[in-house]
Amino acid sequence: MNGRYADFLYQEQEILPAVSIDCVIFGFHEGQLKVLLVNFGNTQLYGLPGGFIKNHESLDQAAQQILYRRTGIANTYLEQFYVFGEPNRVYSDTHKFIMESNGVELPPEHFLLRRFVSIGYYALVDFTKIHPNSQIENEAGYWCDIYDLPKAIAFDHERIIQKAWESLRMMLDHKLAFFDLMPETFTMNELQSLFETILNKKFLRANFQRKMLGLGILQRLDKKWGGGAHKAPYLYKFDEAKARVYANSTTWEQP
Amino acid sequence: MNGRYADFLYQEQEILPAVSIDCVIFGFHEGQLKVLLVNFGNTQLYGLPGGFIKNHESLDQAAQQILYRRTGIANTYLEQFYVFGEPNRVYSDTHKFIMESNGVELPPEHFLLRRFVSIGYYALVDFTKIHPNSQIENEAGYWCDIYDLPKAIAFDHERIIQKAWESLRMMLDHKLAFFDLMPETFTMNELQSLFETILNKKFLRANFQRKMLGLGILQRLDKKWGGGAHKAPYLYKFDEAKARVYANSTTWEQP
DNA sequence: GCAAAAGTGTTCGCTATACACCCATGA
DNA sequence: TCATGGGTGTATAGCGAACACTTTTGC
Repeated sequence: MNGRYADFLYQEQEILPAVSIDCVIFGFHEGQLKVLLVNFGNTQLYGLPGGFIKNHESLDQAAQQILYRRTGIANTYLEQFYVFGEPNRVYSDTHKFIMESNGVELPPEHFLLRRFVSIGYYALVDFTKIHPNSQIENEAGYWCDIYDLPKAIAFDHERIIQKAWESLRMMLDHKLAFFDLMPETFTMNELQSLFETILNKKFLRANFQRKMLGLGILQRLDKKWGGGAHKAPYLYKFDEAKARVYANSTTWEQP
Repeated sequence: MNGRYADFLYQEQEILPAVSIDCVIFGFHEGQLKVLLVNFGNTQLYGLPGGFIKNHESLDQAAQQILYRRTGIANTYLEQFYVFGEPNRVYSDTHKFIMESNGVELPPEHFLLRRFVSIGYYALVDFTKIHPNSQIENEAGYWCDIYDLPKAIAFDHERIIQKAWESLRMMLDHKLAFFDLMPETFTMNELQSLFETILNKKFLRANFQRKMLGLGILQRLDKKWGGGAHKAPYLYKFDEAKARVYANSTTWEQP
């Protein structure tokens, strides 16, 4: 019997009933926008990393906990974006199947078989800092290209992902929080690729560069990059202090 | 003993536990952005109209129900904007006080005294179609100027209102749903006043007019207005068919 | 006629867009 | 030396901000 799943049998008293949290964890790697999915142990089903709210936790704290247990990351961009509460959005049959696949027999009136409301959070993490293949809590995590998600996604998690992506696009238009998706240093081309992938839209190299540099939050590093048969690009990093001003206050336009 | 309040004693089985809905109902009248508050019976406390989610209802349906019972309006703009879930956001003392003021003694373990998560919805309604002073369900409703809210607002409802306003401002920037706040016909000046009040920002008359007419969703009516010592303004109405295109699809910029 | 408010026209400047040109590098 | 990709310069168009001018009405 699988430890993580067996825990569900006992924790009803410690958590807020009928409410769960699902996290859409975004990362960016090699020109792809990725979402961290988990494979529910011993099944072919994929879904979002989620969890419950402990009695003493705020919603944000609970989401941070889920993120931390899953990725080891503590302080990154995390934002609530929507609540999903259709009466039949969580099929008790699916829950039953997942639990039974892990040797856990749910009592008929168990809270996992009742109706749930799920609060959606999305997180922006630095792909290079995460090790998704470690078997965290007996559920393997996989980075999936958002343009090529697996077919077998449980419950309404596919819809949650789409809504999270939509919220991410909106956010990109008037908040400047994309730096949490990038590694420490990066080329202008990589940054442009991030925007193009999220917004599914092409930009002109020259104008993108001017716009980004015009924001005044990028530091150009002297270091260059020995790579291909062409001019070496500069590396850039974010000027945290200046960037946070944008992140908190100002509205801006997409490039 | 007050009927509405007494109902709370019995309805625990019919509703989703630990989750409530609070509605921020916006209206616009005489240059003021208004919020519909209720006075909790026999107290000096004000708060948002709220309610619970019946077992068979979706979240949106539950919110529509609250709106309908409170205003008699069935199909208007209604949108979820945030979830409030601090562990101590609902003070059980306050609930106890409100109930006792209405002659209802809550049992010690009653669900109203436990922790709640509240889903915030905001609605845009046509002020002229609502009769707020009717004593709906024994709680009087009052339209309050959002720039001059009463001091005694219960729980975290003040914060919910501010967050709803913030969401409304955001929405105004890239969705075109403000027509639900306006009466059938209106002058350009009134429309400008709506924008200025919501965004707390002045616009130039000439440019505002051009921008609005440029959207192509306003029909100018021949009727004019006998009022003051000045040129009579045109009346306008929304071209619903064209407007809905904007409301659903396109991003636009504020004027 | 004058004040007040509505409607329309015009200029100025910014910036998004598109494209052109030069630079650095490895095959 | 040529192909490839990076960096910078420049011309154009469109739109928003600002302001000026005209129109209508009651006093």
